[in-house]
Amino acid sequence: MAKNGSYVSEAVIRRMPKYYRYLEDLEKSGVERVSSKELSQRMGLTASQIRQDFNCFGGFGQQGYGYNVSDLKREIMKILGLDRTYNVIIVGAGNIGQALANYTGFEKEGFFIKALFDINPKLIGMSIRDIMIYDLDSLEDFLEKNPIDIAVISTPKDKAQEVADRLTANGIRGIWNFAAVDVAVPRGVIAENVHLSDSLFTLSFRIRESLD
Amino acid sequence: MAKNGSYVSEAVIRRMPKYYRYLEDLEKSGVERVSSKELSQRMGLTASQIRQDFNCFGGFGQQGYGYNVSDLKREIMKILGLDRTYNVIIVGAGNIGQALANYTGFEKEGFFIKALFDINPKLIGMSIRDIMIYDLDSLEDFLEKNPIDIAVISTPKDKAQEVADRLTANGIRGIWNFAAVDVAVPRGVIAENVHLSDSLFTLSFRIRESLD
DNA sequence: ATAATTTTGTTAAAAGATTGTCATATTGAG
DNA sequence: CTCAATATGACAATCTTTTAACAAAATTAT
Repeated sequence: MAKNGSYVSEAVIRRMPKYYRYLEDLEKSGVERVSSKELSQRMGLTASQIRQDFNCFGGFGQQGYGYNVSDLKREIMKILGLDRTYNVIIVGAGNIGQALANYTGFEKEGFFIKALFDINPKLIGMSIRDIMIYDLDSLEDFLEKNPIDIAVISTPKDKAQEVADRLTANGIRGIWNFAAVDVAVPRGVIAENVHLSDSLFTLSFRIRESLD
Repeated sequence: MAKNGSYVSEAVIRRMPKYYRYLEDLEKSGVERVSSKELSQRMGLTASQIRQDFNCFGGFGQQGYGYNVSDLKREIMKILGLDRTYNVIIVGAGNIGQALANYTGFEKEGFFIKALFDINPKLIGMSIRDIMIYDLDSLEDFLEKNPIDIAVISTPKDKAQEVADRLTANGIRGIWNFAAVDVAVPRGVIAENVHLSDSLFTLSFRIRESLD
């Protein structure tokens, strides 16, 4: 996907979902074309950076015209891997696990939650939006019988690594981790750590900073 | 707090909560001292970067010895503004709002949730862990009578900016935003945008990338 | 008590990211 | 059809961040 198989920096990748958000808004508002200048004003970036970013993946624009919103959005979806669907399971049916299962927004982007797992007998057998909560003991069995692409870890932090190990040992190649530890995964497996509290602490840092 | 009032870069700030996490783990394991080298191996950073980071805020270490874990942790807590408490409200008592209200972990760090607000009549009057859900109409009234430091926005995205405006108009200086838009705030107000889906899309980008 | 080892804080160098500039292509107005 | 305006893609310059190197200080071992 990258322009000539060359390396694309972390910073650029992290901006791609943001471009996607803004382009989706533009498309919904019926805007057909957009220049890097206009997009830069909306997004609070420089026009130069936007052009540079898109050019990491190939030239999607046209001189004198700008970028076609729908085309560009489609390209970014391809880049982000949003041109396919993903089967997802959630391990840990506590607060976050349940909230994610209840949220219907990810389905629109192609992420389908197929099951939840927990060790709490009170939760096992229940379902959320018709998604069953299974005993964590049956995790390996389930993974063998169902093609799952992504696993969410929303367990307490002291169980997260153990769960990650079981997931990767059974073929999971993508982990979205909400536990407050960085999980280690073998080469070839992708782990995205969320760390909500890091974000809260950054906020409190800035509040503190703004006071002196 | 910064070494001599000088600017500390975004990149350094974003690493601080991570240091805090690792230092807390070390302290809990009874480790008394740690060198930048050992910490670097645990955290997957370079020792040089760790020393450089800490020196943005003043020298907390000692040559030949390293860093005292408890002292360093305490310093980082001060830097992050975790040496005080914060009163928090949550606007939007849907999936994420409820999950955050149910989660007890933030209290340990000094963040106390005082109220939730929603427009759904079925939710208004209920409570979560003894935290009342109020009518959003009473937001201004509540903010006048209670000293609130931080507001969480967990509304649908089309309501987020309007809520942010009402919050900042009534004295809120810190916003933790979970809605899928970047909220704009006036100077002097800090907004931390979470964007869970950005994180999920980064994961799908990497999965896609790993396939070719 | 002394020497070898450890390890910081600092400075310098290297690497990486962002911004500015400009030639060139396209559009749109007259 | 021609000309001015627009806007990209590429490259160069600047700025930021990370890594490396090292002198100085403290610790540890003998």
